[in-house]
Amino acid sequence: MAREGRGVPRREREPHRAFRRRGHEGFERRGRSSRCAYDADREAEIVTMRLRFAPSPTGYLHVGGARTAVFNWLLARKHGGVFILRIEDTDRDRSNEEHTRAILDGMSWLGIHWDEGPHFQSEGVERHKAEALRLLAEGKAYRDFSDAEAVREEARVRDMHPSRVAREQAEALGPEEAERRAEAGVPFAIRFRVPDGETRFHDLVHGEMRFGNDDIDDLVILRSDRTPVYNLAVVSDDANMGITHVIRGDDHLSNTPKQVLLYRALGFPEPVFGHVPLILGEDGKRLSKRHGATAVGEYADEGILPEAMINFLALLGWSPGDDREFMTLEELIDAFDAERILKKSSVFDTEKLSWLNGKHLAVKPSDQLVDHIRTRLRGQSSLRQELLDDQAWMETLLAVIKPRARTLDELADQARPFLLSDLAYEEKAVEKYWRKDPDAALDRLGRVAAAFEDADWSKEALEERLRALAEEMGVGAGKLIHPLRVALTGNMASPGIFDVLVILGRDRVSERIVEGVKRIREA
RNA sequence: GCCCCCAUCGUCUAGUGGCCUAGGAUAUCGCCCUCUCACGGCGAAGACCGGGGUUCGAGUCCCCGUGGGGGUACCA
Repeated sequence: MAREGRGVPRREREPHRAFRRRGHEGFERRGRSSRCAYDADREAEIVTMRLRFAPSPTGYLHVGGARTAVFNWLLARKHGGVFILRIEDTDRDRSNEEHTRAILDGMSWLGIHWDEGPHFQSEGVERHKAEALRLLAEGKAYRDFSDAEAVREEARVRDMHPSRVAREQAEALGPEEAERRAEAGVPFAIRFRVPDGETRFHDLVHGEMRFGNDDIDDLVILRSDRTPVYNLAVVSDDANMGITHVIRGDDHLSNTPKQVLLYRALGFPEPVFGHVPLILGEDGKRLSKRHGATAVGEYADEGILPEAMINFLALLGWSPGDDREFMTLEELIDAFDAERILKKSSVFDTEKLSWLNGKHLAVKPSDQLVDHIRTRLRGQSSLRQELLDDQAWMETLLAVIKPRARTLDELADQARPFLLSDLAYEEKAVEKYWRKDPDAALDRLGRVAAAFEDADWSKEALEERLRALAEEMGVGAGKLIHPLRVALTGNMASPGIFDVLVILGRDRVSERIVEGVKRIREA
């Protein structure tokens, strides 16, 4: 059974069929009434695409969920649809306000704005319950008085589905007896009676899907404590919200036939389904905490830009079809196409995320980066805080260090030497450029300082002076630059030395050279 | 166990029967640029899971196997 999903050529999938479906209530109609009856009818069939992201509040927004959200959102933006956020909070133990807050924060950080919601699954329990009761009244579901444990055991012994054992027992009981027990207050669960035959549905990414109903359990839709079960709740909520496209993780694929059956039994129009592959860790296993950071918030903390995260997430299981990888939001929205979503799960590669982030960082205007760096460096006592407030200076600094950083964290790290009130010297640098030949270092530092004395403090003028000095001394410019770099930054590596000079300014340069000279003498 | 999904360089991917001697990106390595580190440029290495079919021709279609993932709850 269900072999059909395989090998259905992509072109034959009909992804956007749901643009022309009728029957959803409460939809925005794109057309308005027209004098031409024929056209009006046709217009009325075209409904707005309505998508939702429905995470359960587990404490944070993980990257897999975020990717699903990105796909939904991109699709909504592309087609002028509505993107809805719904929190699946019916599992009381795992849900609380704080967890919900974390999801909302993650979404906000990404910049994925929802058009409706957040709605909460728990808001619909009365409706869910009513729908379960309705199915019972219509004979499409039955009361199950059995003991779950005992049923499972018998099913194991007789090698059959537990739910079929439950069904057997319910049938043996008979409707009158069931009614009598219910009246008497004996607790029961309500199970949906799966009809014979097979269940088919269309999936945006997998194509035509078929499941033999023999393999589908009579699922409980209302627990004996009168609370609804997930599979009923989603169907009820999605139908109630007029969802046209259910784009969600692959892990729901096997549950979908149950839901389809529920849609039909309840008389609700079916949405188009699209099951996107899961994201795996570097070892090919399902992404989990032991793979390191799995929450988008952790990447935010490390200094990943939201636009880079969206770009990266969009490229996991999808590609525009050409060689583009670095893409802006607009480009993503324009290029996104559900038909090109892959079936294969992909590995979350943080290296590539960093690279992409570097690209986004490089094109990000420096003035937009200043605040990020300020918040990262603010309050550090070793840093001259007043420099952080000098907007123009900060922008110059960031423009220079930006191309050599991949994350905001790195950017902040590279900014530190320029803000330090007392420079920290890297041991390796001191050893290599000062200690090896202290006399030469002293001499060179002294001459450089003298050459800069009355120089015009511009990149060009300083470079001219330094190179002229090197020429005069008959040494390579590097011989002067390296010890100078250690004196100015304390490090082996830094931006181009003339940029460093300009950023530091005449006074701090001479201060640092004096300090350097002092240190070399002391050593 | 049963049901379902998936399978191209380490990783992300292009590929819809001949354009594939399998393309791009990342990571790795080398060279260039150069005051260092990055950036950038150039180059190297690196893949169609295995076996059967179908076809004049298969990475592409079919079957089997293997591997990975998911589901199978009175979890979501």
